[in-house]
Amino acid sequence: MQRKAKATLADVARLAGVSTATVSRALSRPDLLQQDTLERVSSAVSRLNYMPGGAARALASGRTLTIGVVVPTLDHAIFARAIQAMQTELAGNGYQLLVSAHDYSLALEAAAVRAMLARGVDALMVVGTDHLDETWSLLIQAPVPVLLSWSFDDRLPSIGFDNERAGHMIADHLLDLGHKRFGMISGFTHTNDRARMRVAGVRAALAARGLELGAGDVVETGFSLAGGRAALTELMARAAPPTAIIGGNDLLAVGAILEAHATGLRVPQDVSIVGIDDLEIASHITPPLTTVHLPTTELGRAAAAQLLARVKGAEQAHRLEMPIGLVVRRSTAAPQKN
Amino acid sequence: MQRKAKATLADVARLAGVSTATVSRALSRPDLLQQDTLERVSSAVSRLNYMPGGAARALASGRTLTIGVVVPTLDHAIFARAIQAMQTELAGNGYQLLVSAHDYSLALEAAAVRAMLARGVDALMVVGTDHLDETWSLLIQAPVPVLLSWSFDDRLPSIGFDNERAGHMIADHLLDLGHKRFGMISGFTHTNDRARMRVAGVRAALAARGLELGAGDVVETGFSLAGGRAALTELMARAAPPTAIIGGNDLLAVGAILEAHATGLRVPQDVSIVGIDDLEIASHITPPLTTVHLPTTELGRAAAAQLLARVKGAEQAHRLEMPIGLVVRRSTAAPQKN
DNA sequence: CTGTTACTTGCAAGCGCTTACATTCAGGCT
DNA sequence: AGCCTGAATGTAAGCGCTTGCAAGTAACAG
Repeated sequence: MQRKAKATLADVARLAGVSTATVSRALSRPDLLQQDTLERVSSAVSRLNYMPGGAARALASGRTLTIGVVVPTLDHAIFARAIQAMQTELAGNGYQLLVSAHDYSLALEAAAVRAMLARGVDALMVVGTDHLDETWSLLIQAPVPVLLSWSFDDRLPSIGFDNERAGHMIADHLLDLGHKRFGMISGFTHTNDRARMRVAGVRAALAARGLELGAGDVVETGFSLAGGRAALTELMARAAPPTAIIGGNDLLAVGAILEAHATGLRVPQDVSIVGIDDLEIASHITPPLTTVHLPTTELGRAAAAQLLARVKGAEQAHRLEMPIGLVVRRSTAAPQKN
Repeated sequence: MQRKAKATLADVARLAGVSTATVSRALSRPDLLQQDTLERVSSAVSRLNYMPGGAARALASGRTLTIGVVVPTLDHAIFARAIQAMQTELAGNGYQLLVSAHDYSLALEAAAVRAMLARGVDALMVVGTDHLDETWSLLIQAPVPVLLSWSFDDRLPSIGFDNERAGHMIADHLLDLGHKRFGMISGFTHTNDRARMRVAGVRAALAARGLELGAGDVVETGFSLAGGRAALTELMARAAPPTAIIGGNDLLAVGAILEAHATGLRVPQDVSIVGIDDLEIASHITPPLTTVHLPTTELGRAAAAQLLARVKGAEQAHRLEMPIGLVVRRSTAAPQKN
């Protein structure tokens, strides 16, 4: 690692025998220059191995060509995938992605948002509606476009899924099958409106048919296969065990299926299990998991496109809802008569 | 989104009745100031809702408080996890993480590295040893510390795993069990030295016992459960099917197990299956997967610590190898006599 | 009472680049 | 021939912050 003194615009200008302004233009608006001038500059640039300094550029132009995203965690396929899609979309437009994860800590999230805004991003995306007041005011007063994702909130332009409907949809499927006793395994709902909305959706669907999802019928657990497994055990240990179990997300549902395998419970004969997300594994596990498909890659791509448009000043829909749909596979069946 | 004119250092200085230098110090070296001056500044800061501008700060100080990481993809638990760990470690030290993924395209990787260096990062981390010459020279001449991860290369400080040994280790386990006919499912090795080294390790282990892993015995496939499933089918369709299948990584191995379930093959009675990585699912699937544990979270944390240290000018080990270890679970057994 | 020392704070010179505005020059027109 | 126009460059004023150095001040020793 030999740290050379970096060449500056002025060095290039001197070598090429032009002004710094010309070099600057050669780099950002090459169409404005005459062919041979451009060539002289280019050769000077490569001879000096010149690389423009982002800081100076940002300071002078007011743009950083960087877009920030604050997510709960990267260690979760749906966020990872959406971010991967954003990244691809942005890179194609000359933008970089600045990512920050806070592991579901609202305080860390506030710090991350503050850091991004301070560090300078041309636009910012956050996930969900659960934020500290401090975060909300930073977001609302931000000097750059801000996009809320995964959920919706009138205070900010949003792009997301109707999580409540997802819950409603999957519960309806089970109800249609004839199930009456339900158990739900949810991620922690405390600082996670997506999880909360899904539970609410399930609850609403049951209520519409005169059934109740009691507080005791939903067990909240950490986002992991192990959590799903433990929750299944807990739910099935009840006096009147549920005939259908709704995983707030696929990972939890898969964990439940795995536990069922391990304990000899048959799915769906003994218990139907469903999830929400439609991760890759949902279609590969035995039995394939009935779930609700969320187009996360598309969400990422659309979010990036929208952010890019807003940065350029284009008006965009204040609310963009991505389509979701039930995917019936083989982890669900009518409850056994007994 | 009301874009106010941002307050500047000078505004704060004026309101607080001090010089800009003092305000600057109040923000970065508060210990240098007198108590009441500090308070006056702080109150002015909050009254104006002042937020320092990263660009100007970076330009003037030469530091961006940002560290860049270029990975193949985020959509893979091991990278996601390592990055999550780095992020946590860095945030605790006031640094931000700039992440870029190139989806295994060396050209995009070069562009990402260039963009990061241009945008300005205080240090940079890349994955693996397979890079374009252009990328290598950018890396080697970078004006900031660069760290190579997951693998090792003398040209750059490295922190990683001995992937060859991982392959050797898992093959030895199978050999010790008495297996003689092997099949391997690997990710694409073309631009992925980790995958290549693992195959090489397996090959070396077999060779040491007089066995050969022919080119035809390893099928390369995309990184997905579906890829693992298809590969298993392909391998088992051979005239003399292998008694042991080595997944170049856990995802592929899990895919293979899933396919075995789906087609009625018993694991490990009919075929032993192993992986490398030790993802969460490895221990939860039935049967639990025998694999090689790679401490990716620790890798991320250690990488972040090392990067931080180098940024501060501290000398660090040129090569840091993270410990790996065989985890024997129940997807392996002695081959059936036949 | 004065010279030191140790703190605080202010001054002002940049950091490397962008960009509004000015300048120059070659044609094209009248 | 004189004027206008537009293209190609140059001039130079910052962008908002950090920081080496200077200046001012209070406490303290001699």
